[in-house]
Amino acid sequence: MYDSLIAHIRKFVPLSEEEENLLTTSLRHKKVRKKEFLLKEGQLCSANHFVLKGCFRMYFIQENGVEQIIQFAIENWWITDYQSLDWQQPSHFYIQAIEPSEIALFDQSIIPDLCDRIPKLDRYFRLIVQRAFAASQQNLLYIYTFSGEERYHHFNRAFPEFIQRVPQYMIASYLGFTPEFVSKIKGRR
Amino acid sequence: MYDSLIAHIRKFVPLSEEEENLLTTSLRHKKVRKKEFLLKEGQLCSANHFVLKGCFRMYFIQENGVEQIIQFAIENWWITDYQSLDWQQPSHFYIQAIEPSEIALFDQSIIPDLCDRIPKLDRYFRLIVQRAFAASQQNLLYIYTFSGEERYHHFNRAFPEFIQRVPQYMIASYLGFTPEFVSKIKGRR
DNA sequence: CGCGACGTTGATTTGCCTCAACGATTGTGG
DNA sequence: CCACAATCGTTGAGGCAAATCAACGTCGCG
Repeated sequence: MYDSLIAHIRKFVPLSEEEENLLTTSLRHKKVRKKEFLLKEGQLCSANHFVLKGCFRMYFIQENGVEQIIQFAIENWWITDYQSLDWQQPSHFYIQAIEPSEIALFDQSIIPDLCDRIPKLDRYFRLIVQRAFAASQQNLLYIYTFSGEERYHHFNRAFPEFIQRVPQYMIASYLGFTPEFVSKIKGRR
Repeated sequence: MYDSLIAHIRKFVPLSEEEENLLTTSLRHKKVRKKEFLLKEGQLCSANHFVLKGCFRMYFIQENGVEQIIQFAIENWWITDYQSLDWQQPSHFYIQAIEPSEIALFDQSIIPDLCDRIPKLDRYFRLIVQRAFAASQQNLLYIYTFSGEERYHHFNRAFPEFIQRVPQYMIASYLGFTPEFVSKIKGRR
């Protein structure tokens, strides 16, 4: 059931049989319906989520009511609001399933204890978050360097599967512009 | 010499006397002159840097030649390019001292061994990077939600000391617009 | 079928950039 | 210590990328 997660962890750190067992018994498995939320604005985020199957988006709602997506997550990606998780603050974000999905759920309350018992887990999470942070820095580079049109083409080349799985207006939101503008880009040829 | 760093680590994880000693003997101390670089584009980033004293900026150079700052770091902040560090890729970024500064330097080559000997260090770095990532997500929220003018005023309120220490054109660069535009914002009243 | 969600297209507006010229301040060599 | 250059900030005119607003086409679904 958690094969893909175990395999993912083993790509970063070694894991004994006992550790694997301890891990899988500490996890929670969850089926998530399309449009169901893992987190809503104002709630405390209490878990780190690993996508076993399906697709999610993390977004917030701007003052003018427009949704702004800041992250997608598909199979083998982690998604959570670390700000809310670390500081126990109400979240600014929504995390919602775009497709029928399944996740493995690491409850925050068990993480310290679990990391004490499987010390390599701290390293695993450190490396995972470092990657996410590096990607975020790289993303900033794209935002500042390229025009909307260039960013759209780059996204298409880099993540062709998203174009298949995700409605166009969500791509627009993630890239920071309006659905109309995507239409116009596609119209130019 | 490393008091502020030790204190910073102890805010997140416990540290025994021996561990503290092992740590301080593994670190390197470095004075950095104003405008000196810790990292340049094309180089491999080989260390994680903790600011003991002074101020740094991390930036890249856009295709049109304009500098784009993506992070500042003052006392008690870590600064590095994790993308280059993790993947051993040439960096896209520059890290440069804005003031005469002093840093503690964690060489990447000793980090795995050091973390094996002081397991809590993995957790410390995990928490540090999580914070940085959360801040980066929050920053994205600001970029997408607010106009340049709003972002400038928010930055002023949130980080008044930077306005003192950092030239105005660097603030402009960090916020993603031109120095001229900052002038015009200040002119409106 | 008819309604709501999604995408397209065009006219108009706007936030910020570009370019250019000009003070003020800093720093540097003679 | 002054002269001069370089750096930094200000101001204005004009331009462009992308937003806004509005109308319409299309598809899937209760």
